[in-house]
Amino acid sequence: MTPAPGSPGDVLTLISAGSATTRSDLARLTGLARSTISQRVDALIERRLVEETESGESTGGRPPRQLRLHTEEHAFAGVDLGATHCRIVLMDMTGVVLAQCEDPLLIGEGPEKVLAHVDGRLDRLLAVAGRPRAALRVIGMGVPGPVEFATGRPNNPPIMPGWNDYPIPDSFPGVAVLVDNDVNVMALGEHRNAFPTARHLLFVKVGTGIGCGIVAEGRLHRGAQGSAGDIGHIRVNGHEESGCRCGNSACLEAVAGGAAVARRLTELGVPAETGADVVALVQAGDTQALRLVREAGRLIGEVLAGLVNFFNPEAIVIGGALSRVHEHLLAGVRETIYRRSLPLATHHLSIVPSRMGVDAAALGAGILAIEHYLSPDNINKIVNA
Amino acid sequence: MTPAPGSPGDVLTLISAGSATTRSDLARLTGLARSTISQRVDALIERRLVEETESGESTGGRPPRQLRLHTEEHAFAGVDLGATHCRIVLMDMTGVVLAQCEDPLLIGEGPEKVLAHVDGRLDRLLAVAGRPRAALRVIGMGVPGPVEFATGRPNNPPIMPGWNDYPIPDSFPGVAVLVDNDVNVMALGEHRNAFPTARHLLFVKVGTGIGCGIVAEGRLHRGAQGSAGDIGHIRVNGHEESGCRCGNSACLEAVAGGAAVARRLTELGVPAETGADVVALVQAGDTQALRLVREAGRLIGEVLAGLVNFFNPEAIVIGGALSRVHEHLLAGVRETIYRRSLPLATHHLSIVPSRMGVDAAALGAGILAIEHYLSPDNINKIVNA
DNA sequence: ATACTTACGCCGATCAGCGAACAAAGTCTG
DNA sequence: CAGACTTTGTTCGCTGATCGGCGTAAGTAT
Repeated sequence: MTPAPGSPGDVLTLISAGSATTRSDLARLTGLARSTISQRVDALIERRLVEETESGESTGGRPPRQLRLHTEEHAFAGVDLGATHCRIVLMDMTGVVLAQCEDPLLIGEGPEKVLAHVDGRLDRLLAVAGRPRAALRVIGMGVPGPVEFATGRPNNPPIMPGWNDYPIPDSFPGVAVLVDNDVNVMALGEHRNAFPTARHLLFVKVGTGIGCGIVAEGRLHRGAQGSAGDIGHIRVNGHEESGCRCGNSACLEAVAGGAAVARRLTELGVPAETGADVVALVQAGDTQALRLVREAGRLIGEVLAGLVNFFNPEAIVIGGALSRVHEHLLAGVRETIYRRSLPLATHHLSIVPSRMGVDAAALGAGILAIEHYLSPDNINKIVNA
Repeated sequence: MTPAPGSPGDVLTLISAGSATTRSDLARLTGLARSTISQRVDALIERRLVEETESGESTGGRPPRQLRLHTEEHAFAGVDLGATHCRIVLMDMTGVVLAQCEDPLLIGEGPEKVLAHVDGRLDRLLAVAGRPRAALRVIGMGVPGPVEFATGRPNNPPIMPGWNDYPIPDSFPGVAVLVDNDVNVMALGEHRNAFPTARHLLFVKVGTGIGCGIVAEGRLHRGAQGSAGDIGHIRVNGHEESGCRCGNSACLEAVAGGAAVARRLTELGVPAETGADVVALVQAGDTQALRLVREAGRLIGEVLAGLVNFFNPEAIVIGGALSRVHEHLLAGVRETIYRRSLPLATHHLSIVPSRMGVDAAALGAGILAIEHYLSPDNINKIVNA
């Protein structure tokens, strides 16, 4: 059932969102009596979820005691597992990064090895941050493939051999583990950081492949099988000659993904293998690379133009490796979207590069973890326990 | 704020959904004490929202008194305004149709005339159903264009001259009026009738134009500007020669809409003007028409294949005028979707024709009205008043 | 008939939340 | 600088909603 309004969870939500910093604020916002609020806040303080800081500015009367999240005794991890890397951030309850790390790590080594590595790194990060292992409340994890979110099991992931149906949360006993597609957590992070008030947002990751995270009504849309946002295999005009690893041809990913752009560059006599190579060439001023990136942007924009008509988002954020040369990519994207989408849908549409850089997925995964822990339902459970 | 669990509104929701038919059921489902449930039910009965019927079957003890919605004193209207017609259904609180009507009506006559017509028809339908005007609680209305749902004002509708920004609800003082795009209300109706348990559903209307209603998490997704679902102007492969009224070319609507198919038939020497003509030709066994409808299905399927990857729905329902020959249309749609979408997304996907026929929009609009009235928030307001 | 089961109303006990009164801690003013 | 004023926060008795036990109603099984 939905939590009652004014429950401890609601009160904490207001504090964590920054909507209220004092008991008086809370009383005003919730409509509850000041005495009731005091009770609620006391309970939250007793559970070490909230703390009082030195008094704030007086507005003519007694200065209010400021409230804020009690960050010391809680920690949250955001884990970004890529095909060849592992990034982890350790956060406090407010989303501040306490420690982070990054290693090369082949996801193809299989879940046992990879998750053991993660577990070791978590211990190290906790030590660096000076928190006991017990302080780690929730782990959020982004993986490069579809996941059944409710159970944390990868669902026939194409580039994660050995991971199919593997129950990832079981490898971290005693901690809640939320596993999601990497693009989804990036979308979440970008929404919370850059467009917290937008109701509907798309995050497009342009790396080796192309994927999309969907935020609808402020929450992640994962679809019926958790495969929503898989736009890399949408067909684009022309390009029937480009075969895709999925078996079809003319897939967006096969013509505009980092690997595809690299291959085309190679064909033109400019050797490149990966999206990173392409980025390097563009940054070095290679005009062929620049042209192809912009052309990739146009192709991506063509697909996005359709999705803008369909989904009518407020913002589109472009991230991923290729977005490091986002000026050129975005130019192509914008050009096509504004040409092919309906004016009503594009009028108030922001199309912007990602703000979060390479740590986007890890940060988003951490936010996923924190939001789970601070959700009113969970807080009420903790307080009533 | 969210209503408290076990509130009168929650109780009524359980009764109206058929989850509970007795006080004992309610106590079990809500977890509230039997005495509390009795109070709640009494309040609902007093407000004429619920009634008791003759006792039900005993299961070994005293037979429970059955509860059901008190239908006599409430009525709801679903209005379907099309380009050239007006259909209205009058419903009771459970969605049973009490009376209905259908007239030719040109929406281009402007809001005053059209809405006055609707108002007159409502009086007549209420008379037929033997209910006073005061029994009419909410009017749901579907119109052929984008609407700002919160205010009930059409938003630059292309085929509703004179309606832009017109405050439709003001024309029905004393009654709540909910105005939405016609495709949205059709999607809602189809979801509630045919796929009530599906979380995500797409409804595609193939008429003169092509539009799509989106149900996400069981609720309508309207997008940031209320223009979500406008898939008629998504680009399809080839067909650059087909200009569209929107100014672009190769729009789905311009190659696979009813008007487009009719035009192509005419070019082939088979005279046809509208989608209805096309339907008649197919039903008469014209092979050219049949081929073109199937081809239109393939083109629509191509766009839907991309949307299936993106949105990952559980069901796609095809409706609209052309769906009267749905065998042929659906064949083309299915063919393309299964070829171009990802297996994970299509594995549990149902692609089916609309069940609701020509009254789909009116019925959906009525359901929109009823659900608004029976929403926990609204019921709590009524009971506490 | 009698025991048993289930349904439901009544009523005292309980508890969450309210608001008035009070205490605390500052600013403003003569 | 003292006292009035303002705002914050706590204490505590009050109220009203909810609970759960008991009695009664209304059936079935033996």
